[in-house]
Amino acid sequence: MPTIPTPLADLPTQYHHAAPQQRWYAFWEEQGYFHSEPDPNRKPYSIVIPPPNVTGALHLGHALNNSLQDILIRFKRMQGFNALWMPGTDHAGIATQAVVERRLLEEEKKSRHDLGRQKLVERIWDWKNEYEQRILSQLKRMGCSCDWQRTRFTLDAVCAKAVRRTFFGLFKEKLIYRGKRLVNWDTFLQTAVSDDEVYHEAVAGHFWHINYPVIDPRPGEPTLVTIATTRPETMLGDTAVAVHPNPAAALDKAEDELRRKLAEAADKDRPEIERQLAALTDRRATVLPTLNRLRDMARDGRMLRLPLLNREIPLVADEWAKPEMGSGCVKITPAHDANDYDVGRRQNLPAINILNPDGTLNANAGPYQGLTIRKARERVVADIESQGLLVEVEDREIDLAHSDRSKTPIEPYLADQWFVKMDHLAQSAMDAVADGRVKIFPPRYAQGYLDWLGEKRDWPVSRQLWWGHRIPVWYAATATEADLQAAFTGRNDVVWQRDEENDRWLICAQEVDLAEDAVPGHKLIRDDDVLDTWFSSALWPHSTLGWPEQTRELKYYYPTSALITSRDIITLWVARMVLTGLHNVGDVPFREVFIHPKILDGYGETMSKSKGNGVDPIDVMDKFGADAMRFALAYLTTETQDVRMPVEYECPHCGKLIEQTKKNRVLPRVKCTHCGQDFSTQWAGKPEDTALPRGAVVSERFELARNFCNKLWNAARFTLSKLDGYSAGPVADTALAVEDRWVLSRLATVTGQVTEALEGYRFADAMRALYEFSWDEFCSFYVEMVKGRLQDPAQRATAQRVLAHTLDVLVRLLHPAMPFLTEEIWQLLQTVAPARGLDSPAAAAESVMIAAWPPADARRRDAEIEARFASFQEVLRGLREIRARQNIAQKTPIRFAARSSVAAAAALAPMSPYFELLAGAQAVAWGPEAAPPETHAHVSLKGVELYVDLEGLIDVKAERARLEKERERLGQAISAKEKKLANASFVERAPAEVVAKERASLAELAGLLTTVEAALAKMAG
RNA sequence: GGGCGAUUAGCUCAGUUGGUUAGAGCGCCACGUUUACACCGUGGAUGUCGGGGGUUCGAGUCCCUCAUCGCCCACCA
Repeated sequence: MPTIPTPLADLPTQYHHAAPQQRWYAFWEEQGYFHSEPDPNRKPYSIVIPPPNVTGALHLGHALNNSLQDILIRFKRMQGFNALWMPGTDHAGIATQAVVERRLLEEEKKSRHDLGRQKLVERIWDWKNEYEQRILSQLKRMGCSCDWQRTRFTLDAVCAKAVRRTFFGLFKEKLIYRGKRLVNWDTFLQTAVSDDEVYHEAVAGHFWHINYPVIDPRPGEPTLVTIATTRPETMLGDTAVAVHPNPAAALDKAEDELRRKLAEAADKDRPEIERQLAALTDRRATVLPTLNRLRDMARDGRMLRLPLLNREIPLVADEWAKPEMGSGCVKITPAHDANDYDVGRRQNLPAINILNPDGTLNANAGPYQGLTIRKARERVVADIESQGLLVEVEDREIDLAHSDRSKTPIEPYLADQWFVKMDHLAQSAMDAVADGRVKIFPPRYAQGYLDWLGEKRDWPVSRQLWWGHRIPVWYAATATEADLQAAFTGRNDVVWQRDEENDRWLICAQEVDLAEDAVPGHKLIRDDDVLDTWFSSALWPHSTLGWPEQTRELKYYYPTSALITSRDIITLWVARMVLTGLHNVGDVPFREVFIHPKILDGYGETMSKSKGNGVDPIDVMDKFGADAMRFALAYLTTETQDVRMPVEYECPHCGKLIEQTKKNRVLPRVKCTHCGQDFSTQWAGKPEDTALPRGAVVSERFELARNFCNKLWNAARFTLSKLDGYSAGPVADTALAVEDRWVLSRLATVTGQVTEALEGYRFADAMRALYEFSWDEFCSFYVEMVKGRLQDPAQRATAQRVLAHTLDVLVRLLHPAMPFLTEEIWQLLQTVAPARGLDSPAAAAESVMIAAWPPADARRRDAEIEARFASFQEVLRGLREIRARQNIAQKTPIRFAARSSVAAAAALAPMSPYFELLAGAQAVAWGPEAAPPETHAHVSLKGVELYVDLEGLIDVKAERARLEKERERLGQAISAKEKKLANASFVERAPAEVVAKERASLAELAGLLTTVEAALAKMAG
């Protein structure tokens, strides 16, 4: 047990977060509180962490994600569940390799090929070790109660076994296959990337119109066919030119579409549409006859001569050619364009690949072989022009696909890839959400999940990378099936399939790698590729629990209870976990999915490394503390709003804040606008920059939570200081003072609210309830009111017990969100009040982390006392308001009369001592007969007319100003209500009680106006 | 092009099933060191609830529409 500061009297007036954070995290770990073992006698609650990528350190988005998970885990643990939070990291294949390769290039001017596969992978492991360490320590700093003994990595032996088993199973069932597909090729990283790793960016480009000659044109036929392209170099791979099979009909259709748009269009859009319509009409005269001729020629099987390479290519009729676009004819390059690829399949055209993996042109490009795409484009255009075949060049903005990882343009590229057949797998995952076995919160996110899976597009899983799970397939080019049968006889861990296209066998091994000579007399060659990173992530919920072994963990914790993640990976990750879970384990991976908001910067943009607007949670925790960060993030987690977080640099020299702008957020060093000195940022890389002191990135949005921590700290400090001579003992209901009954009632209500909110993933609601109760009720009222009784020997013991108990419960409610502060308070409380409770006090748990979650004690709920307090608080506010507007000093006692119903007076009169305690105000009269003092200030409250005696105190001017304002306000309210009540339809149609309420309200307002006017008249007189 | 979400005080955001005079924190103004807390206390000012239309006795809340912003999906020779 760590030592805590003594004596209590020396506790600082401000909460210092650093020491408790260190002290208690170590304590929890030593006590083994984070560790969970299967226990059939207890109910499990489990969460697997979305494994952070080892590409870099965590940012605020991760902090949010993990804060929420820790809140749930701690909450459930306190509720008595056997809670497991499974931690780990993701190898993040392409992302990590790209980072390491980029650094290699920058620092050593080497490519991965200079290093070789093994060396590069070693480098990446080094990187991984460094960043995994950093990530895990960030999580620990945050207070995450992960079961570190179970930490996994998607590339470790346990996960690898699951990957191999899954691949083997899918291969055996023929759900995984090898095929030629047009993929998004990253020529820089030399790998295929998935659609999800591609982004589009508009770049300036051109639209070239080029003539292809017709071979042996007949009289009257066009001798040239014009095509238009944004990528002239790809003509080297053309295998046809297409024209629409029915150009006239296609034009009609296009025109109908335009007219429909015109009818719906806003005025400002009309001219453009009308212009397009005119152009279309024009086309019927100019282009249509030609297109019709070309269509006929296509049907005749006529050929064109592909310029530059002089290859004969057919003219084909295909609907892909849009008569309303370009020249109406389109070149077809099946190997380098997704649409052309489809046309090629429909028209039985060959696909000619003209690219090498590195983006240079290959032998199929003839004289252009060896050129880069860019160079080839220039040469092709120049050559076309010199042959007189270039018709026109237009400037055009092109939406070009880029690789997310290398930021270089993507080339559509025909390559052999491995695919997972999604048909049944996708359907099973759709069913699981549709029938509620997996519930998604908020529910609207289910739609995107279902839509995406509904397309059932096969999943390309191979990546031409070195960092990842290598595909467990060996090629046998020379062996016969008989050879394989002979070699693998009696083994059920090896299966094979025929690859007809390449004339070889594909051999998949379940667990053990195959040796080169595993088939005697033949050489086996292993597939070079690795699997898509999401392949291993998809197995995460069951692979981390030991699948394929039927471990105790798998049986006990699976399906896990909840998955907490952000919306951008619902399809990439969540959907795939569901389908692999169902396929491998036979059950869903988790019962509930909570999708949390995204953290945006001050410009409303998502935080990302590439934009430079990421915030390191360590900066935030250094400045505000882990508890404040966690509480703030949870407080901001509402159901629909993303979290907008304007950030500032904190100058390490002068401590002032400098707004982070789009400009300065990517700089390695920034000059302070206040003191003029430079400081470094997260982008600092060069020695001269890193030598500078670092400017932390912070946001004032954490101040609310930091202040809240401090408020709680001081409430605890106060409580501790008043617990001298505390003794535990049962407190009878009859011994409770009004404020005790009130605070216990409120506490019970809030406990219920917080519990319900957390169960429903309504984090912001839970945090708000706690914030408001702690600050506005516990601190502002209960603590203030109990002060008197703590001085009174007769009442002190009870007051202490209730106070200690209330703090105890509050601290437990706050613990999931603020683990460190609550533990610090808990342990301090242990030193003076080790046994707590009202009905049957008992020794408190040795740590708040393992204390029981408080029950929402219905017996303590007391509507009468809560109503009385509401009224009391209102009168108090009235008294303070009069004090403020009359400029009466705090220490000057005042006297007041309160005119109200007998019932209201009966409720309020017993509160008299508290008016003296909290407002320095003495009540002189209560009830219907209470008379206003001769000179007074007045305020009207709900059901109470409050008169403060101003004998010798009055500030006439202030009072008159205030009364005049009040008169105006009342006048407006009254006339609005009179109008409403004069409205016959309101009186007839609205429910009688609503009308009655309005009438009563009007009467009351009229009464108030009379009083105000009387007071004014008196003053005038 | 299809879908989802947002638009409420200077800023960042709450606002239950439609029902008196729309809230919080920060910031702002005034007062205050009242014995836990100035990271505090007390009081105050600040709103065409994005625009327009509709349903309703009654709309921040429901419907339609427009605008702006963000995100997802598809497509762009």
